Amino acid sequence: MSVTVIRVMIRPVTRWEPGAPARLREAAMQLYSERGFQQTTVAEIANRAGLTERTFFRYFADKREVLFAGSELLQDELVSAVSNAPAGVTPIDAVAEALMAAGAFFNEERREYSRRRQALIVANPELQERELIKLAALTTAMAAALRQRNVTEPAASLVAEAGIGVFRVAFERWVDRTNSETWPELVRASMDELRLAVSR
Amino acid sequence: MSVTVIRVMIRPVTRWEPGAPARLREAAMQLYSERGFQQTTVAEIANRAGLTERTFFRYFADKREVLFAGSELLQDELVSAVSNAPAGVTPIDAVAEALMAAGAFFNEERREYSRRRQALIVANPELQERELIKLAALTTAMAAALRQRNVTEPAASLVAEAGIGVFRVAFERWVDRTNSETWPELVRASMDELRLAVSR
DNA sequence: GGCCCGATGTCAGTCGCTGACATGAACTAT
DNA sequence: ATAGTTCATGTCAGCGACTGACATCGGGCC
Repeated sequence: MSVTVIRVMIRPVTRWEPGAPARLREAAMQLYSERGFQQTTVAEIANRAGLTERTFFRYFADKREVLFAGSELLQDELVSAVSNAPAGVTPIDAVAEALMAAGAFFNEERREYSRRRQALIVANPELQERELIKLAALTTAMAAALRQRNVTEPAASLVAEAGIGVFRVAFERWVDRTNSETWPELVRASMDELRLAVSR
Repeated sequence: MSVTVIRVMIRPVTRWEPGAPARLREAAMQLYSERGFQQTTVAEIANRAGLTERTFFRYFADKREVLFAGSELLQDELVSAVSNAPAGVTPIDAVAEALMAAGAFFNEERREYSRRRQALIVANPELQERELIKLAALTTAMAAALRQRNVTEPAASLVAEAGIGVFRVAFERWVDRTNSETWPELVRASMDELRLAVSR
């Protein structure tokens, strides 16, 4: 019944160069940093990637999204980490653990890329807006995950909010060149500082 | 030396109807809620206000900003409240007091307007982005005000962040029709809940 | 009465973004 | 092998957001 399909793939000469989204993203980052976000045209990005403007918009909803594609992955990771925390753990600890568990996204290989990307974002209000709404989505998702754990409102929202605040501070330090600490260390330190500051 | 200028202003028939920005804002809010933000054209807004598209863009930087003009006022208010807090007050308490002092912006007269505006924002991601960057600016400004009070980083940022989290939760409740508490009460309650949740 | 000022209008142009349709290599079935 | 199907890409036309340059014109000023 079942037929074993043997695909001879000697030089799989595809019709198009593969990795169109990745090429577009790299071209965009180059141009955004060379001449600025506003001064860069989508047509120019596509051109540098060897594609057309129309194709750009098939992969990315708009000119900003090219730097944010894939952010659902981090969100899923954080949400499932909160959901899978042991039963007795307090909400804030569950969030802290989830943040540290997301260390896979914040390893040394990605650090330089993150720096480039972050430099672009801080230099452009339009990109900041997009970043902020992604973080807001993250907050909402984490609050929902906490409610799933029978955390009531408004504690769920407040803890999620505080958790993302810790995330932001830790991330800011992580991309800071004068800082060499690892992601979990930075998360733990920031969380401790929040606790200290908020409790009287 | 000084001449007393007497201006006889019987029916100051100005060349143009006054209050162009206010008319544009009202027209925008009507249209955004009638047919949606994306479906509304700037030309339509201007037309309903008896003006042209070009004039709209003279008053507002873009189609979103029409709902956010004047937000610097709240920011100034919060910043100066933090700055003017008595010397011994802890950072988080200074922020809490500042939030309550901003009650002038959140009185009963403005409550209905705030509801209309908020309904538009929650219904449109593009407007949410703008709202978020305004709140981020608020956070940054409050962190700066705290540093002015010799609060060191990262405590200043974390406290500002937590404070804005409290602000958001309190505001959400304030525009909730099922809620009749006053602004200071809501701020106090939200702040207490944050303290409870974050301290173990 | 002539002059300047300031709010508005007019116009043309760029760019972000979209829908409809075309193309052509690769895969599938016959 | 041939024909049809699929899928990533290209082409094209068009709308709407936004901008710069210039025109208009009523009111205040000398």
